[in-house]
Amino acid sequence: MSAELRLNQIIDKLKARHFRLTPQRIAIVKALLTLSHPTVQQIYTEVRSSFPTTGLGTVYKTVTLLNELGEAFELTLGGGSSHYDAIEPYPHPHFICPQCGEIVNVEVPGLAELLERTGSTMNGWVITSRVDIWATCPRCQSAAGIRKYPEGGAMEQTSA
Amino acid sequence: MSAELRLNQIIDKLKARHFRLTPQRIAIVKALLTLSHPTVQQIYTEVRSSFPTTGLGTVYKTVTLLNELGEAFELTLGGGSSHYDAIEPYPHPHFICPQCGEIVNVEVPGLAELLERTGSTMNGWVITSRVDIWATCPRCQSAAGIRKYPEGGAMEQTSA
DNA sequence: TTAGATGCAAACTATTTGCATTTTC
DNA sequence: GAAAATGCAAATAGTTTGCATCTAA
Repeated sequence: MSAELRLNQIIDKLKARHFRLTPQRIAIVKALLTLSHPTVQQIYTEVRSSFPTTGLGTVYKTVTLLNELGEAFELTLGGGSSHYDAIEPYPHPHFICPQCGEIVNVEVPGLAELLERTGSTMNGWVITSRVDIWATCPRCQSAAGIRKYPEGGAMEQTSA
Repeated sequence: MSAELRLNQIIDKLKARHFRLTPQRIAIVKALLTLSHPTVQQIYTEVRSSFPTTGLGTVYKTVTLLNELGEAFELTLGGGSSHYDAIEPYPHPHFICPQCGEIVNVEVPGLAELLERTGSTMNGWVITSRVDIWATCPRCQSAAGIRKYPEGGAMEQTSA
């Protein structure tokens, strides 16, 4: 899914629902699509380069609106602010490098079935789920040279 | 792992590290082990039934200490406060019922391998991960009678 | 023209910090 | 007795809300 296509999709949805296409709003959507999994602060900083009077509250309101419209997915990582994904605005697994902070969407083949099976075992009606993996990315591996998190740490208990 | 055993393990660790065994601290550990995945507020309320002058800051400090000692695992669910698990103080999958708020630890057979395989595919050094499933629990299913979240909602996009 | 959006400031929630007083070891 | 913990209050951070002013439709 490309950023340009998503921009049009989101604009169409806003139009269809009779929300106004203000310059700030469009700039916020573009920032959401340009930056990778940005926080509200990051969007705010970006938007202010084009619209210096934009308020932080406006960014919060717009991001919340897009989230309610199903056009921006909120990713809560704990410790600080939420991140948003407007390119793939639905739950999906992430790879997160704690060294550089990079967040990447990943495919985990077979995961959906595994979770659905677990849901059945528990006799639950599955609504949604989240799967996130923290890992030192290749770039940070070479930068570090040595392993920051030696064996025997949290790693071995990665999952039950 | 039983609560009584964990209580002794935690007390032993505190002793070994020369942290003091104050009555408040022990009450906080007991509350952590008695309540299921409690928040700091819930621990605070519980502890104040025995020690009415206990401060919220003390609960925060103790829970943070236990977390740093690896004796309490922090679960960040977004929207509000962190939950803590001192019985299984390491990452593991959860079942969360959004209706009643119940949080249960679950086993997902084969998950560790799946995540490790994904880590290799990404050439990452896996540090930790989280897997959580939101599902209407059996009790709330019967209470509701009908499905709160019809097919075609967020459910179908449970994972990539 | 007018309902809706912006921008600014105040309010709120969860959490952290500082410090005088109290308590464990 | 000394180092550490408590309890209280003030500070912080992220986010939400209220409202007068402005603007897209």
